[in-house]
Amino acid sequence: MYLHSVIPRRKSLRSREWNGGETATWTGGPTRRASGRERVKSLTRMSDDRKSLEERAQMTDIERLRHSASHVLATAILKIWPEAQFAAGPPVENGFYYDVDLPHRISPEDFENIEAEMKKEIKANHPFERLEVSRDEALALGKKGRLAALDERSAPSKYKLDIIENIPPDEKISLYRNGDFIDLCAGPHVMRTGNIGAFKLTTVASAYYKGDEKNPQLQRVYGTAFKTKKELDDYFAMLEEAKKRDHRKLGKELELFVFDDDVGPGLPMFLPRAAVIAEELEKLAKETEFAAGYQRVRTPHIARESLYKKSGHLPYYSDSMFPPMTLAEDVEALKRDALKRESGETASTVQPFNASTKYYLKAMNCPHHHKLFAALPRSYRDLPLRLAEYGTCYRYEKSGELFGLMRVRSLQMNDAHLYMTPDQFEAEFNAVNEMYLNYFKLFGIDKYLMRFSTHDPSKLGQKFVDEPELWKRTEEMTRSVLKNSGINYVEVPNEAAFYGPKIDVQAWSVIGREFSIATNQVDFAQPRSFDLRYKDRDNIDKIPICIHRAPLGTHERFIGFLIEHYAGNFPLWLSPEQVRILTIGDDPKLIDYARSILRELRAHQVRAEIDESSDKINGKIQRAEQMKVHTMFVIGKRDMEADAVSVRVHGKGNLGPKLRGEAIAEILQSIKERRT
RNA sequence: GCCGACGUAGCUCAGCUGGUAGAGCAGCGGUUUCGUAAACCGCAGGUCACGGGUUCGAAUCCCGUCGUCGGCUCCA
Repeated sequence: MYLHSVIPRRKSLRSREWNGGETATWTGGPTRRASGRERVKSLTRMSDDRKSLEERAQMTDIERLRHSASHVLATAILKIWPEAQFAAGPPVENGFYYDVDLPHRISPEDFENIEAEMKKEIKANHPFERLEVSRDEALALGKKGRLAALDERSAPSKYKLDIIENIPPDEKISLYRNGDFIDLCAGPHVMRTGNIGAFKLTTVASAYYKGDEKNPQLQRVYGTAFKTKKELDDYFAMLEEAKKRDHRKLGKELELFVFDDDVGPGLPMFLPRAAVIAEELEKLAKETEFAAGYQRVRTPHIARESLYKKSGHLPYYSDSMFPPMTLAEDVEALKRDALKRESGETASTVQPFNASTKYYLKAMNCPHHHKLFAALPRSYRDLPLRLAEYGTCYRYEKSGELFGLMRVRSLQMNDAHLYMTPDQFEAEFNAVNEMYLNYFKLFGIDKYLMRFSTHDPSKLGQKFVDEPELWKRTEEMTRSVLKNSGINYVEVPNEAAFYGPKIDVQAWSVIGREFSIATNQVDFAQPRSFDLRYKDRDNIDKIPICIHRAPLGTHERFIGFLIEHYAGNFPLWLSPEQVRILTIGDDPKLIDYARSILRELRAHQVRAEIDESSDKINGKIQRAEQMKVHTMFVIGKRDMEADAVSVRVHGKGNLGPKLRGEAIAEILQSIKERRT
């Protein structure tokens, strides 16, 4: 149920690693938009509190070059705006940035000027000189405004001073100088500014100092740099390619989904071509879950406030829920109730506890499912009980967080809640993990990261339910299940759900945004707050453990992900339009033949269309190819006479004629097997 | 939510420093009868996101709102 969570970048690794010393945020270490594999590597190091200077010195050549480019960027900005104050300027996965505090709002129009200054600095080929100084010397320079500056200034280098404060006392402090520019910096750098081969400024955005909302917003100027012009050009060409796979672009081109202002931001509507994909995914989930002993349930989209009070969601998450609606008749009932109480009459039938006038759109399905668990007396013989629903939820994601289909406000989840005894936990938890892995295999997803999120004991009672013992026990239980099953995972502290530890599976969109596509969560808190019980063998009422899981995430996000994963070239079983019949000419007999094939395909539930337009065959093929129709049956007189079709497959071209029966049989077989 | 950029026909985009909108594709109507990635002709289509303001005159300048995008922050 949490799959809508996207890993908070700020917390994801860097700031945690550099906690206590932003000085050298840029040195070595994981980079912001690391690819999946790189991230796996870097996340495994998350437990390290801080890097040693030696570790920082292990910056790769390209990071060194980009870090140097960020100094050159700062140099250039100072040439134009000497009063600029700088914070941090690290290399990141695809380039570098420098955070600058400046009254002038830097816009892309300024890039040309800044780049011109940068080129001058590179042409001057100044050496990068390292200088170790005492803390006092560094502070003195900072106070004179001489850090991240070309000269002494009236205003102190405030961010640099703050950074010095955070350098551990036993650590050496170093400065780097290129030309007139001196910066507080742990390095390392390339030898000379001239070693920066090719660079380009890309964008400017804002960022809070040290990533903290309470700190001032700085302007973050992004750029990228490479050893050679060719590498730079290749990089931009690669970006263009990635843009072509962007699900928002393909979603439009392939007529998959739309957003509409009158419907609202973050509320996608699925056109038939995407609805079909959603239905195929549901079919898959239902088959899989049926075989795994799940039972399907259905619950409403809204519930009274009391439900979310009971579940404990409200205090933690009301900000992320749509505001409640009030029903006039409930208000009236409450008023009548109050009047009767005052006048000493018997209270109305409205129970005080449930007498809420507010209704919420549900942001999660678990409370409804817990109510279904509680609806019947449960025995240990009923467990594990697995309640599944493609539940529709609404979450009020902040406007700036919306992102195509990946981050939306209405979502349909492949949700289920599993209730079990402690003895059953390991097997159930493992089975859920197995389910993901099987799905990933089916879709050919191999770039993902399993994250095991645990709680931070210092936040018990705030971010996490105050049950220290239960936290400890379930986390140990989960960790041991993970270890025993040999699944690769990384542990991330302080990111658990409020009710228990969780695993989520992280993936990346083509443009590098990270998000969870699946989740598996332990819940020991809600069964208590809902007073869920089962009668055990020993005739004692016990509280079940609950697992929340959503291996296919939400339709919205999973389909968004699949669009990019397949670049719109869906396998036949998922393909919005599986077969298009293209006739050569419009001879009535030929049309009849083509239509009979269409009828046969549809009778077998194949999503088939026919193009009878007056376009030439090349035109019809072009249109079908552009829509990425999986298979084309090209039919002319020759085919008709041989009771055949000419098969053309998107991405494979013309496969030649096949007997009609054979061609259809192959299609059916491929769909049945969900071939990739 | 915050900072910045952007918002012209269904789609992709043009429209210089203000003089009441234009192309290609898609759509529709014809003609064409074509064997593996675009046949030809014509027609229609826009309160230039919305609301104010400046101006004789605003798609163009200013302000606000909404939305999208890029970041930041957040995310059950």
